[in-house]
Amino acid sequence: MPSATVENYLKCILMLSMDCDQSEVPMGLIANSLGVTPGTATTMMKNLQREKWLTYKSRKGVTLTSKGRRLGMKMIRRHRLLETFLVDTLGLDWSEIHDEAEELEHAISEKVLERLDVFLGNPQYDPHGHPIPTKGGVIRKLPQKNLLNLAMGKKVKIESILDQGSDFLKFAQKKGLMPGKLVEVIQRDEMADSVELQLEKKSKFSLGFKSAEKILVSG
Amino acid sequence: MPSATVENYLKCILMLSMDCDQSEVPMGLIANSLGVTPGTATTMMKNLQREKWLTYKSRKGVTLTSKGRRLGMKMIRRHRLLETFLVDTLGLDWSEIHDEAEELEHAISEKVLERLDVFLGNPQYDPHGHPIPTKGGVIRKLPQKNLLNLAMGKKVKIESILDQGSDFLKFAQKKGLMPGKLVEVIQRDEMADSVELQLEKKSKFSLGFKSAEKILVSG
DNA sequence: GTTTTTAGTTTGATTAATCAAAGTGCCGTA
DNA sequence: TACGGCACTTTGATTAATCAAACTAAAAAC
Ligand SMILES: [Mn+2]
Ligand SMILES: [Mn+2]
Ligand SMILES: [Mn+2]
Ligand SMILES: [Mn+2]
Repeated sequence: MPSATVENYLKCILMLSMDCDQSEVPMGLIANSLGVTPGTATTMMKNLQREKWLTYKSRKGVTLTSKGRRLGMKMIRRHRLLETFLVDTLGLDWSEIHDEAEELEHAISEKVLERLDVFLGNPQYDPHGHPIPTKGGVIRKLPQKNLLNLAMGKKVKIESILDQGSDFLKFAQKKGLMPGKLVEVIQRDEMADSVELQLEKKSKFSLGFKSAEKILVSG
Repeated sequence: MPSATVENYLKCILMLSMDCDQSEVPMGLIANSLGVTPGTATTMMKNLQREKWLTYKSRKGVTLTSKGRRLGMKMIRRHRLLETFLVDTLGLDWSEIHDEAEELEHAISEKVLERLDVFLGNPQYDPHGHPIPTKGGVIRKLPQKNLLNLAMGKKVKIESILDQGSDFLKFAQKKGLMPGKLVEVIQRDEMADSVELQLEKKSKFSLGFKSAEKILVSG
């Protein structure tokens, strides 16, 4: 019933509301992350409000209704299960699956998705370490710690990569920055805004603050 | 680049041109099999001609260009490989996959499709017994013989079912009319326009001429 | 407290796909 | 050869999604 466009908007708004976590998501973020002009976003929000997917306050932002949150969550589930399938079953590289899933998520039915979930063995995390919501719309929280806000000199496990960009993912893979790997921050240089890392059985290398913040860890 | 709509039109025109096999496909058939009004079909044909997918002769019909045939064939390949995946890998019923594949065929990329082909072991036929075109666009012809034009009293093998309707497919499955099964026409009643069939290890039953024509056989 | 900047809104236009309904060409039968 | 009917085409309108550019409100800067 909802178009692919509506599905994309709601998924996007839900994801923004989850990390920027205020109740209202501003137009700018939405327009920016979907690559449309601000005017398009404004117009769209009014239409989405008319169909009760969200509430819109002029010059404030939008808040999803529970109907809207439900659909947004369903899209995240579809996206992440599909990514898992593309990597685990078909053997694609984790840097090339995001855009594929971005299309397939609108074409796969509930029935096929649930079969796929069973076929994959009910995976809990996608290839980037992102939690897969349950069928009922429950999602685990991401760890708070990352390679920047972490205490130095402690071996931690990489849990999740927050950047979907294929260039960054290729780089991360080459360096071994992938979920499950153990890593230690051995130095931190405020002037150069970079941290020096040591991965098991690898040589040291350094990462800028901005990138370090995108690697979530636990332990 | 081509929209899902364009992809659907070209696949449809190619399929019509393959079985009605004249060089020109008339508007009526196209409009009818896509469920649009004749006016919509006419308008669309002009747009498709503008983009060199086909040539259109007013009140005659259309003929695909090689560019158009290539895309149409690609869509048939996608559709049938996806159907095969849905049945063989995910275990869906052959009566419920057509509509699913109808959507997925527009969302799957060339890259993912070729991986899927390898994963499935390069299947030659889809679950309904329809030949899957090669990557290069070559397709095997369907058998000419069916349960209506066949000589009586000869055991033949079912090759293909020409009806995608879920009701007919459910019925065919229940009766055992599926590719690979052996069947014999034991009687033919012109008055009742029906044929009586005997499948291996099954009780006899009869089928109307119209339905009998939709079951292709060989041997 | 003005002014400037930035973020967001409005307006008018465009494109793809569709329909209903009015109009037209052509083919077969009389 | 004229007529009627069917298949097809044209026209005018609608819907969803988008943009550019003019406009406006609210927050920062001065
Ligand atoms: Mn998407
Ligand atoms: Mn992911
Ligand atoms: Mn389709
Ligand atoms: Mn099929």
